Amino acid sequence: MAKLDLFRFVPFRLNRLAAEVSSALSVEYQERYGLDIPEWRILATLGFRVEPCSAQYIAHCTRTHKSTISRAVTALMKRQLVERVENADDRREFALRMTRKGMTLYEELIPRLLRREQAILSCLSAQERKDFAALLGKIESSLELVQTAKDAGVKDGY
Amino acid sequence: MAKLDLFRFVPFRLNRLAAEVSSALSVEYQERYGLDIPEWRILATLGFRVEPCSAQYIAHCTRTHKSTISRAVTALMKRQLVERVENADDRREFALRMTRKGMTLYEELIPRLLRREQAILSCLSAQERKDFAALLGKIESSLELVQTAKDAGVKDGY
DNA sequence: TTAAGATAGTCGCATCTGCAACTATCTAAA
DNA sequence: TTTAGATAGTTGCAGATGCGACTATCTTAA
Repeated sequence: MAKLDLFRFVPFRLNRLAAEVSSALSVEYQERYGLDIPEWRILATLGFRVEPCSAQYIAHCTRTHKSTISRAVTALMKRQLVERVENADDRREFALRMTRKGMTLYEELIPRLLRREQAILSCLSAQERKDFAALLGKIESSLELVQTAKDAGVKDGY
Repeated sequence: MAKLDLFRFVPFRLNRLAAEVSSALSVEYQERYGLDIPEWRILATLGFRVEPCSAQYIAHCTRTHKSTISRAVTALMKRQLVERVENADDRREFALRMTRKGMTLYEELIPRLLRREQAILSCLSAQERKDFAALLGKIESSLELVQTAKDAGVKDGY
């Protein structure tokens, strides 16, 4: 009889690990700052990029559904952490950017999250972390999860 | 200004990868057999173990909320894929086991899922797969995700 | 110019799932 | 024995999220 050990099955292990890691991080963004994952992803994208970008861009590159991003943007605007400016060239879309208040929160949050990530990876040596990142990268590439400018629909001005 | 590149941030990468892998597998258990993830986890647990086990045991070792398991068990019983027998020693709990119909489905499904897993990992060499599994294992251990008989609340008879 | 199709974003709907309260049952200690 | 607390499982409720329809706008080609 064919059998499958769930605990050696990589898809299950990835799911479980991702859930556990998310849960560990949510202490920071959720409990401390009242952000959910989509909201945090938006801030992370806006904070890392120099130029403002559209909701669609964020949806593409974070692989989050556009309706989820839409709702998260609404929530972030309500809290005045993000603002959007009309795009004269294309009035369907808006350029999103963090407000000063959003940047302040971002600045506080980032080091906390990086510390959490380091804590989670502290069971690995420096070389093992590199290896792990490289292996993740290989799988991501083969699944076409690595974003390219083309995938993200980058246009002039973005 | 502190920055964080989402694409190099392991928690985000794990989330995205787990979602993508789950999505690839769901073609098999969802579209083909109408199972959702909690239902599939129950079958996987029952199929791998020799002895029947309780819903609580499955909830513990798959790290799935007991209410989710409860609903999934109800659905599986409705489809006659799983049955439960009363436990004379403790009338609060039931021993779950697959029906013959459930085993047939399991037998069909397992090879398909293993092929999918192999396809996803086919971008890695044999050694890289071993390394990846070992690194996952280290992180799991440090997060106490590795189930022990004690964690799972195993009693005599189980 | 006009019409067909693509795209950005919003929103209603359905589903999923975690939380917490609840029942029934078991355990342990007074 | 009685009683307080723990545990197995169920269910109502609420929040999150994917899907698809919808509006507004843009693009392309006849």
